[in-house]
Amino acid sequence: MLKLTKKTDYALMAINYMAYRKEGFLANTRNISETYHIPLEQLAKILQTLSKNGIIVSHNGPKGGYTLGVDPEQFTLGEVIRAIEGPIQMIRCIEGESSCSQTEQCTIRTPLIKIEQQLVDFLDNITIDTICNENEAIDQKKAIRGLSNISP
Amino acid sequence: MLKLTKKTDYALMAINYMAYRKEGFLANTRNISETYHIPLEQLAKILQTLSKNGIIVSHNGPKGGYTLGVDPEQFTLGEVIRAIEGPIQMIRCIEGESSCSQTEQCTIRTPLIKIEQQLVDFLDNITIDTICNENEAIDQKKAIRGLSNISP
DNA sequence: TTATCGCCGATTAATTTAGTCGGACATAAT
DNA sequence: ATTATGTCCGACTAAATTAATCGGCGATAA
Repeated sequence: MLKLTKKTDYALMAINYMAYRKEGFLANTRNISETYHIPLEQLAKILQTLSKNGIIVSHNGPKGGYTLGVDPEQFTLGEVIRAIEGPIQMIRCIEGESSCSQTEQCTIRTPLIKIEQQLVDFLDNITIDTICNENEAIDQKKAIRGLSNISP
Repeated sequence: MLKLTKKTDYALMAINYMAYRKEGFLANTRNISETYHIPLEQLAKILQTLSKNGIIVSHNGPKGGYTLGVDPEQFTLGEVIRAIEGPIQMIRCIEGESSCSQTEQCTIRTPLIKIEQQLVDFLDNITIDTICNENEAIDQKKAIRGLSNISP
């Protein structure tokens, strides 16, 4: 029901983990897995997929790990979803050209395709920094909390 | 992956079938089922659900059937989805209050909830007539085709 | 009073998503 | 060189969701 899969959730968490890190920082699967309580093997696969799609960059060997391969302000939620879940389709009747048996009578298809396209556009306009910048907000909150702990 | 369920597809087809009919027209489950090749029992349930939600109105007994209970220009795709699939949630971490184990570390939740809300707003702004008016467009097309068949 | 319709709960089947297992290859440190 | 630590990859099982079916009840126009 229009829900993102857990895989996508995990992918976003991992991306979030890597975003806005110092130059040279490498995130490895275990760290991310433990931080967010994500099953290691599953996360590993997700990172591999992201890597294959160029969203993150892998560095092999010990002391290896992953780096974000894209600019958080340049690439979008839509791209992450497509990388993990495949093409976004609200409607099922296009998949694999095998037109469904109701095609003939079905007059709702065309308008729904338009709506689907609007949804894709919507997701392709949400850059990752709008999701990951929250970190800074939290850091700020912590800083404020720190201050208020001191002041009284 | 952000896909509508078949149930919702069926619901939209059924609504489409009922929209813009003459006063007094009753659509029965069998007709709709045969027209769109939708399994009868399944469609029956969907129509019952729609009826329970006031989207369509049931008329019991022989010669009975359903009528659209709302104005296609007043009610929206979002409402149909909610009636059939329950509340729209892109994100899973809210469902039933049972906060997931990564809540503590998860900084992407808040921004995603905002995005989800935007999605809901989007769906709540698509009125059913934008989906069902296609009928008229097709009628028009047929009319034009008819004309061009005559003219040469 | 009966045939035709909607109404309802429970069950099964199919599909999709989530998570696991086992083993390969790469490479920095010893 | 050998080893420990990392990525990489395919096949598999388990769980959850979605789709479809079954059997029986209640309403009502003919």
